[in-house]
Amino acid sequence: MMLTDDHLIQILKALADPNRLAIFDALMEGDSCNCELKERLGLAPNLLSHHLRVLQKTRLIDSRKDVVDGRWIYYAVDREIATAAQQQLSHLLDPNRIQKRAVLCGPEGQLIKETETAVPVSNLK
Amino acid sequence: MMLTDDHLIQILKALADPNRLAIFDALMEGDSCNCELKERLGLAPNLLSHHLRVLQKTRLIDSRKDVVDGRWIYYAVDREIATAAQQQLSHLLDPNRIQKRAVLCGPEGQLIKETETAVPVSNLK
DNA sequence: ATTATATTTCAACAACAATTGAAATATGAC
DNA sequence: GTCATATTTCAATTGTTGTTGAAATATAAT
Repeated sequence: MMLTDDHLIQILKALADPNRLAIFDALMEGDSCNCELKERLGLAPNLLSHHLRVLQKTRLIDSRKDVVDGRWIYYAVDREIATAAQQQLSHLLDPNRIQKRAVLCGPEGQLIKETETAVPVSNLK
Repeated sequence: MMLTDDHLIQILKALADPNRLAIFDALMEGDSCNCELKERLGLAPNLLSHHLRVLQKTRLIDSRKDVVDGRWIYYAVDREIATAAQQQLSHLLDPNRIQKRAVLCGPEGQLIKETETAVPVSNLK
């Protein structure tokens, strides 16, 4: 699965908040219901609701109601989206992608270009 | 190398902007000087400067002046920070960390608990 | 010194986002 | 029905941030 750039940025933004990062991490570790999160993170219920909605908009997590008592809601990480985000961020930050030398457009680059052409030429004879 | 949570959030925030994401990606691909970035991304020089500073504050990138002409500045991705960020985000989003079943604190969870204890007991005799 | 170029700083604005407290909704228990 | 509980919505406030244009700085060429 491939995320659009917009979607990836949405996900980065969602995770770039201390409370939401903690919420997401708690859900990865298996916490699930609002009351657990409330207790663990010490957030006001409406604030928790707000952050959970932001995370849900990115589809990083989804939710369902308790079958017996619909007042309880359980949250869970969406495996597919998390996997896609992991892969694309891994690629984005992959140190093997870093180019050793880049084109230098200033005079320093001009010097190097001259050196590069000069050396092989002198080696020819 | 291990990044603090604060540092990781700083990095997430820095990348959670379309312009900065594009800048960072360009630098990964080997672009380096301000003029290249300006041409490639079509950003005003002061805006480019602003975003580059945000990225530098996270230490995801660093900069140096052209040896010959100090007016030119070359930017490059910091391999160590990029690697650390890659690793920690990979872990954060690792789908293998997702717990299959979580504790359910509502009545649905109570039902399951009763079932779980009931089954082994009946197996004993 | 004067001029030109690359980059940064500054001030201002607009848009957005986190937090808070109060009210509203939804569901279930009695 | 009435009451209690879990969650959401709303309004208001506050703080942050991306963008813009103008001015300032730094460095080099003439």
